[in-house]
Parts: sequence; C-alpha cells; structure tokens
Amino acid sequence: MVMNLRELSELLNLSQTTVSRALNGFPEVSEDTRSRVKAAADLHGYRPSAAARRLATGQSGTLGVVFPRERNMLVDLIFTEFLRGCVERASDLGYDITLAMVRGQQTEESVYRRAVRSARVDGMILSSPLIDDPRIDLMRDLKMPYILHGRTRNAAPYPYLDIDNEGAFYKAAKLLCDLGHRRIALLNGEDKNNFAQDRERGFRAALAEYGIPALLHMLSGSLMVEQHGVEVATRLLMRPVPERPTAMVCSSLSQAMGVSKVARQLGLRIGHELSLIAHDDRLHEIHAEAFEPPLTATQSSIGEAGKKVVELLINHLRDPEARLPSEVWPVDLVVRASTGPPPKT
Amino acid sequence: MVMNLRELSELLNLSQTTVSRALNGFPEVSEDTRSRVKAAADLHGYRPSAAARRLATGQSGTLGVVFPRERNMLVDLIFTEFLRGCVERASDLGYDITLAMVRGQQTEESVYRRAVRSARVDGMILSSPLIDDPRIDLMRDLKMPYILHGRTRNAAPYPYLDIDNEGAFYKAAKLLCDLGHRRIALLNGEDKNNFAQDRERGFRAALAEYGIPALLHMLSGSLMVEQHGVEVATRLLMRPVPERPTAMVCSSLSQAMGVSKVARQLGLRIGHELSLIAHDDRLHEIHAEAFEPPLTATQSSIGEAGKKVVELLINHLRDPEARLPSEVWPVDLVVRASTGPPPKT
DNA sequence: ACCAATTTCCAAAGCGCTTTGGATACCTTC
DNA sequence: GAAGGTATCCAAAGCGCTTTGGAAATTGGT
Repeated sequence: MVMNLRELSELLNLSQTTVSRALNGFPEVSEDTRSRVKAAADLHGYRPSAAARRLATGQSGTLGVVFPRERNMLVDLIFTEFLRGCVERASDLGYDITLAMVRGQQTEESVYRRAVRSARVDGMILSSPLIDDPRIDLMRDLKMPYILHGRTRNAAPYPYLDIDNEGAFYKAAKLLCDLGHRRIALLNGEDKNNFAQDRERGFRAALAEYGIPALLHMLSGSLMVEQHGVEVATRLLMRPVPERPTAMVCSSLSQAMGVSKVARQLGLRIGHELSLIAHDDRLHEIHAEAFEPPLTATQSSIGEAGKKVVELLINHLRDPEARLPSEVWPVDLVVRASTGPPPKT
Repeated sequence: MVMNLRELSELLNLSQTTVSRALNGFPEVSEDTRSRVKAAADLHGYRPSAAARRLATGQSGTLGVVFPRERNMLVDLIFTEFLRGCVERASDLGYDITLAMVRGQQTEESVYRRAVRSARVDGMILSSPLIDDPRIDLMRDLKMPYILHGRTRNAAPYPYLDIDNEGAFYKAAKLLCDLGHRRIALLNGEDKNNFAQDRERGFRAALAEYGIPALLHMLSGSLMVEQHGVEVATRLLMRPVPERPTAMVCSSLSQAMGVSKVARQLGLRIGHELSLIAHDDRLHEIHAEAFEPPLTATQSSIGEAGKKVVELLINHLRDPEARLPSEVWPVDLVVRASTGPPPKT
C-alpha cells in the first residue's frame, strides 16, 4: 500500500542512503538525481514513516502543549486561540502538537516525567505560568526543552515569550492621566497570575508619575466573562460623583463588555462620562473595534503568540547552543472612541 | 540516561523477549518473574521508547483530532470541552492526541492524506459534521479508521457517536405542549448542521402531535453567545400578546441567557409569562441550574462525549472486525423552574 | 596522461522495541 | 520410566529510517 524507502530506492536503482539524502536536502547528492528522486517520490506518494524516522533520529517531531489547570470561559477561549496558533505554525515546520493534561490526583510532575521518559515529545510548551512556577525547575531537572508563554519569577534565566504587560498598562493609564483623569480604576486578573502583577505595576507607575493615588484600583477575583465587569462597575459607578471613577482599565474585553453595559444603564456615555480601555487578546469574533463606541485597547494577538512560541522552541531544538529564546513583545495602544477627557463637574 | 530494554534485561539476566512480555502482560511468563521484572522496571524508571514500539508494532498510539473549520465562541468552548474529554480518556488508555487543522488554502483532503501516509495517527476523530460530510468518504478511501462525533446523511453506514437531538427536542416541545402552550418558538443552530435539522424535526413532531402549527419556529443564523438570543427574543417578545410566544426552546444556554435578559427587561417572568427550555452541553462553569430561575434543560455532557468517542475508536482499532461503533445517546430532560403553564390571558 | 581533490554514491550498522519459531525444563499419565 | 503436555524462557529477525565510513567516479591542475 504505502511505499517505503527500500522500494523507492530499488525502483530508482539508487541506494537508500542516496534517496534519503536527496529527500532531506543533503548537499552530497547531485541536483540531477535529487530532482529525479523527488519526482519519483511525488509520483508514488512516498512519505517517510514517522515512526522509523523518530527511532533513527531520536527525535519525535512532536511538541507537547499542556492544558491549563484553570478552567473558565476566558481561559478556554484564550487557550483555544493559542493552541490554534501553535498547531498552525508547528504543522508548517513539520511538527505535530500533542496535548497533555494534568488530572485531578496526578501530580504535575508525574505527567511531565512520563512524557519525557517515553520520549514522546521533543519539547514542551507551558502556558499560564504562576508567579513562581515549579514546572520550570522540573523541566530543567528532566532536561526537557521547553518554553514558557508568559513569565514567572523564578530566579534562573529560562526561555519564554511574553508581552509587555507592564508597558501596556503603563501606556493605558498614562493616556488617561494625560487626558486629565484623576480617578482611574483597574479591573485586573487574578493576583496569582504573573501578568496581573505586571499590569498592576505598569498601572501604578503611570499614576505615580502624575501623583495620583491608586485608590480606586482593584484586584479582581476572576476573569469571568462580563459578570465580573458588571459587578465591579456596579459597585464603582453607583458611587456619588466625587468618588466615582471617570475612567476604567480592564484586563479583558469581556470585563469591558460588562462595564460598558452597566455604564449604559446608568446613562453614562462611554468616551464621555466614562473612559474605558481594555486589553484585547485579539480573539476570534471578539473585537475591540466592534464595541459601541469602538474601544481604545492595548492589543496583542494570542494566536500570533502561539505561532511564535512554537517557532522559538523549534529553533531552540535545532540549535540548543544558541542563546535562550526569550522575547518580550511590545504592546500597541490603539486609541479609539472610548477614551476622552473626563467630564467637567 | 534513560534505560532501554536491553540494559534492563541484562540487569535481570533475562532475555529482552521475556522482559518485554512480562511488562506487556503476556501469559507465557511466570508471575514470579513478572513481578521481579516490574519491580526492576519501576526501580530504574524504565519506560519503553514510544518510537521503537511504534516502529515495531506499526501502531502510532496516537489519535488525531481535527479542529473545527468554524470559529466562534460557542464552537470554541464546546470544542475545548470535547477535546479535554478526548485527551483525558486517551491518556487513560495509553494513547496520545495530536491536533490537525485545515488551513486556508489547503484542501481538506491533503491534510488527511498527509496524516495517513506518514502514519502519524492510528485513527481520527471528526467533529462537527455537515449534512453530507465529504470527509467520511475520504476516510474510507484512505482506509483510515475514524469516528464521527455527530451524524451526517451519508448513505453507507459509518462509525459515530451522537446524542438523540431529535428525541431531546421532541421531549422539550412535548413538555411545553402538555403544559398547555400553543405558541412555541425554537431558536435553533445553523441549518447546515445536522444536529440542527434533527432538533427541528423533533420539535416539529411534538407540535404536530398536538395539532399546533410550528409558526413561530425559527432557524437562526448563528449560535453567537447571547447576542442571537437577544435579537430573536426582542423580535418575538415585543409582539402583541396574542402573537407572542409563551414558550421558547433554545439550542444553547447562551441563547437562553440572551432570551432571559430580554424577558426580564420586558417584565416577563421566566417560568410564568414565558417558559424557557434550552439544551445544556454541560460546559464548565455554564450551568442551567445556575440560571435565575433554574433552567429546564435537555442535557448531555460534551466532555463525556469526547471520552466515549475515544473509547469507541480505540476499541475499533483493537478489534477492527467487531461491529461498527455507532451509538446514540439518549438525552435527559431535566425539569426545573423555568417551565410552567402558559399565562392565562 | 597522471595524481590529488572533489563529487557522487553505497553497504552496513544501528535506533529499541515486538514477535516468530523454537529450545529447555518441569509435570503428568499410564 | 518413556511419551506427551505444559510452563518458561530465548535467539534472532524484522519494523523503515538515518548515518558512518568508504569506494567509485568525475574533475582539475600540471
């Protein structure tokens, strides 16, 4: 049914060596034979057996992605988008993505150990890191190549791709300060997430520059779609005018959606009585520009991050000696209609 | 670093054959040696190399799952949950899950062919089938074992797991008819999906039994979270009382959420002026019982479906001669507080 | 026209497992 | 105690690829 290397080489009157080399782009084979081989391979639909190649090279051609432990709508949506990016780029580069999951009882460790020992994957992609993530020490101990999507506080240098959360929220808060806002609220993610702390830091830094106390600043309990935005917004916006924030910065579009609904109900026009900025992960079908009015946002595509993470990891696999693949992406602040000067009261 | 079979066998003064058999539970090895072998394997952390085993057995120990072509919040959430189920059960059964994706330009076919020829996967799991899904003929041509999550209209028998959508919506509509409702609306999924057609059929069948015209019945354009529910509900519930539906059946909790909000705004109490039933996929953190009031729902866990699909496919792989793994799950109708007799007007 | 350098190709040795086809030892049974 | 089972174990042959260490063929310089 499916032809193998030996058959193909016999058919071409060449050795397996030559055919293999021709196909894999080695220099020691003439262009002439190479094209002859490629044509024949194409014609007969030859594809090297993944299993055999894996055994011979000791590489599995597979990257592992671990499901986040946490589960909620936002996390799931973000993860799916991230995963999509990973799979897309991986398949471009000839790699497979397999999924791993840590189940109830199991220790995180056993799962990773298992993956490593049976050599199922060449590297792992870890997402949603905690402040001090034990997995990175584990990976190092296991000598398993890996890359983190996000950052952690672990001491030693490690490979990661992250976005400049601090800078993004600094920019956002600064914009509001520049516009004249004095009472600015932050709806953040959970404090245990590193990105939430980064965002808070950036936010505070901007306020500090303007000598504005970060009084209204709040750390939220969850990223729940809308619900959390609704709750916090209700609590804050119902306050008497002198205490009411004139601007809010949200960690997700979902929160912004909730805030925006509450504002509308209270008759506060977004961009006038209330300025609103949110972070936009560029999820599919949820766009800051589709808000009413279009939302000023710090934006960074989570799907692109998935692609890049795979790229970095694969580069690292191909050349383990090269410098650690660590990268911080700047985040754009796109100003739209949801931000304006504070109301004159 | 990692010990292999030869080393382990030398260490035990046994042949590789015996060690392999002991570990894989073959009968022709004494319980005595078996436990000795297992202990040693455990002690030294021996794990057979996946690549070598794959090459030797011709089985990859891997199942492929294909990303749905469509993308929106609901699809993504459902897919993630389904995937989670797949990964969970697969890992229990010693299988890996790798993801495949059909990209923009690529034909569906090329993607599947590639997977088959390089023998990366032993079987594929296809989800969100179309009415007449070309993939099932393709799978058959390629002789790739597969299973469908959902059903299609293709003529020849094929392996699938589906829930009884028709029966579920029949039950839901019948309940409403029994309660005395006469104007019942259906908010369905897109017509191109097989499950939507099944649901419509069940819905119509119940109404027909009661001689009720399915006038208010509507096929919706999208499954968008809430938005669609809001739109349709607004259109229907703003009508004059004699034309207004007294009950609605939704295809998803998200739609129901939208309907419910509109009803609340119009001062219609769910369970009194408006009865509401929705299909509940048992997604994480979105529960029919958490609605206000708790929602009567037809429910079936998409995560469990993922698990079962993997089970069926693996059984099929282990015994290809056995009967086609095709199964229809009954769907429970759980009556809660959102349904009651129609208002007396 | 000859030697060295370069191209181009190949035979064969793994990679680490499973599995076939015995061989050997240990019991039964009469 | 010999014949026939049965329970244990093993040597060796793959699985289909990559890669090492040469050999053969071609080229170039003089």
